[in-house]
Amino acid sequence: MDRRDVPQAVITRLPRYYRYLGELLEEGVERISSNELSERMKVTSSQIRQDLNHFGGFGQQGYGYHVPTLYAEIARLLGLDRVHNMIVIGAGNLGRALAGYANFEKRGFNITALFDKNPELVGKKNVRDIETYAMEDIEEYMDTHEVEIAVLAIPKTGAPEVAKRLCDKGIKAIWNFSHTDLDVPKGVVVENVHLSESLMKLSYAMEEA
Amino acid sequence: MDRRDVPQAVITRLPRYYRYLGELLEEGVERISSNELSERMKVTSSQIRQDLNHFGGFGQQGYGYHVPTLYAEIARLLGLDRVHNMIVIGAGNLGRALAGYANFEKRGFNITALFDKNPELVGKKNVRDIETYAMEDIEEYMDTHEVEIAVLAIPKTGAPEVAKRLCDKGIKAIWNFSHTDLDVPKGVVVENVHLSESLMKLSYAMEEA
DNA sequence: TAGATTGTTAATCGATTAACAATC
DNA sequence: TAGATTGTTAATCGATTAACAATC
Repeated sequence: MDRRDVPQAVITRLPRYYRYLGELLEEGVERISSNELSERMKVTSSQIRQDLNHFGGFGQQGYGYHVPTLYAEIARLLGLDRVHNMIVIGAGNLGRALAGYANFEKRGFNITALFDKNPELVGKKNVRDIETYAMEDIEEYMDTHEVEIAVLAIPKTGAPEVAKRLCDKGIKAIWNFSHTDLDVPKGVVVENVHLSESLMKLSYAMEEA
Repeated sequence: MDRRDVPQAVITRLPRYYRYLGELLEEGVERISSNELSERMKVTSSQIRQDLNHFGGFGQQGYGYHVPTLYAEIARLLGLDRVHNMIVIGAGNLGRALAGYANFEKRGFNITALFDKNPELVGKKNVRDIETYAMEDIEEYMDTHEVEIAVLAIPKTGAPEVAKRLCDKGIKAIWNFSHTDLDVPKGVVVENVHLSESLMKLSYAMEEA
């Protein structure tokens, strides 16, 4: 099955499978059936088998799934078996929080630089040992370093312009925390995290309850 | 139509409609047809009409939708016409970033307190004029203040216990940034923001491109 | 009134669940 | 081998798109 044919809904669930399998691994569980896993994750066992079979048969009839193998296979699907260099645009509260989050590093997401327009932050190491550069230096930095992912943690006003500059320099993916939708060339991946929209969804659900 | 019958997919799109209508409002646009809006938002006009009709007829045949009215109606649906008091559990980088985000306040999400287990932070105003309390003081604070929403910005190890304490004290909703799924009593709303899962989704899409 | 555009029904498409034959 | 459990096909359910009558 071509990866391109895998439904978006399945892909969205993949990291959650990965998380649960990681927990099982920590507990020392060797094998698990789709039925046992479905009880833990509160989904149907049918869905688990369907989902995993989009990527090939990871299980074995009469036995179930071998946890370490499945964990590794999903890691590979998610690209966690290699290192991704990542820069963070915007060294405000959110940018620093994301840059400081050590767990990303553990999964191979390597944060190499921060960028900010505030001259007071530039030249300093504001988070761990990560240096902060001026916004103007994005192009030079990308010429001299390998960067795959940019985290966009700036207000929406500046976001489209910076996104364009990143795309012009060949960024592969943008993790977009700015409150706007970005228009990028084909081939550039955008993953939006619209926090205020998430909060509004919560607010809607409260009204309902 | 009962709100309970509105599909989750529609609710998820509601804040995005709200955002685009806000932009139209800023541009001074008075009326818009589902077709014009569909071009801006890159969705079908059918979907817009279907979605909005889950909540009643906001439009007018031959005219389209009156932007200020529709904007206000969606705000009301999302509960943005009233104030929600919110506390932030965990005054680490992420907790401070969320507490410091002034835009939430603009939408009526009022952050009244931070809580942290680090004694060095307790008693200080670490973000704007918001005081940080000790973790032990959650119960007392909730007894003496009206709190509807708790933002959970602590590591997953502590999350289930704190979530239980919040629920016991009658919290209405938890905005969960801890990397775990919470088990809460019926009636308590949970909205998850699993950042590392979002990053993995991005990573998957990169592999594919 | 005529034209435009909604609200709504019907048709299509896709995703989830159920069922069971294949097989370890 | 018998039992268990997957992989996969078929049935169901739900969401999206298309079409058009209602109506402003």
